[in-house]
Amino acid sequence: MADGTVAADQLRLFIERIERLEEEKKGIADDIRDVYAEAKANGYDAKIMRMVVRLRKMETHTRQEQDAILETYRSALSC
Amino acid sequence: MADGTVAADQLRLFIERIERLEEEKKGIADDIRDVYAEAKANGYDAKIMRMVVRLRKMETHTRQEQDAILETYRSALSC
Amino acid sequence: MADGTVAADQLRLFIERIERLEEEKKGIADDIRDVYAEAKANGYDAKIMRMVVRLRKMETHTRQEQDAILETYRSALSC
Amino acid sequence: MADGTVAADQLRLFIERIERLEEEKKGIADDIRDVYAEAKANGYDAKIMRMVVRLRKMETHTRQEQDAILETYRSALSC
DNA sequence: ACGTTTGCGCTTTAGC
DNA sequence: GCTAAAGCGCAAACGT
Repeated sequence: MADGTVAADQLRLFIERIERLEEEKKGIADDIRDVYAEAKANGYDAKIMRMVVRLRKMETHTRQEQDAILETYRSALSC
Repeated sequence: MADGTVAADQLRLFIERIERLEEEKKGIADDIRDVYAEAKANGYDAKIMRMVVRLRKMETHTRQEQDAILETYRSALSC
Repeated sequence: MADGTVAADQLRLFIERIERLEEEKKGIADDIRDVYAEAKANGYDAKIMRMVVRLRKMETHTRQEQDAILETYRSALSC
Repeated sequence: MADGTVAADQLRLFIERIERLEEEKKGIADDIRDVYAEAKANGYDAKIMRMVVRLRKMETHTRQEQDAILETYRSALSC
């Protein structure tokens, strides 16, 4: 088998792996949509829920940044 | 247990399910990045690969759109 | 005239230019709606027409994407 | 010339009018982008400007709704 | 006329 | 840091 064919097969394999993963990602996104829909059916406001999720994510990031800063100080001070 | 608490618990559960799913989604996105990196390490051009993936997706959409038009015609003509 | 006022006037001018352009954009969108309505009044199915317009746009994009890939290859191969 | 051909031509004409208008619309959208870019080059924050534009639009809508309500009352009261 | 569903524009994020 | 693409929210369009 020629190198060109091997290379083409390898590239094809990479592309297929990516496409498979993107399908999975889309599946998860659909699941998220379903949860929002279910929550809405139970009387909750999806828009507000999205705000809550976003806010909590920001707080997590903020917390992680604070931890990183603290860690940097600790490193610098060797304590 | 009061209704307010039940409701709060239910909302909390929805939020946590969403956050869990978003973590999974992010994990998949990271996996995709890894595949591109691996392909690049094997000598492939990530830019071209992304274009190929996008092109194949567009062709899929085009095909789906053609099918949808055909189906709409069939529906309109009741055949 | 103070700098603050100048700056405020300049910002106000930018905002007004944008708002004027957005009005124009909305006007065009309304025109498009009118054409669909007129076509419908002449017995055409607006839904199918929208699909056709979308399909043609997708095909244009596909073509552009193919050209971009070719160009990227050429660039990579310096030919 | 057969009716089928006339109809096809008429449909084609509608489609082309729509596509022409959509191009114009895209042109305006590009102009808006340019204004934001120009404002940014003059030291203004595009993100904040977008918020301002959105806010003013909401206020306009609110005002229009109030006017509509007033008009409804006037109609009802014949004054 | 209303509710549902899809398409479109904007925002944000990721690559270069 | 900037440009471009992907994801999300909203609003208009379709069907009932």
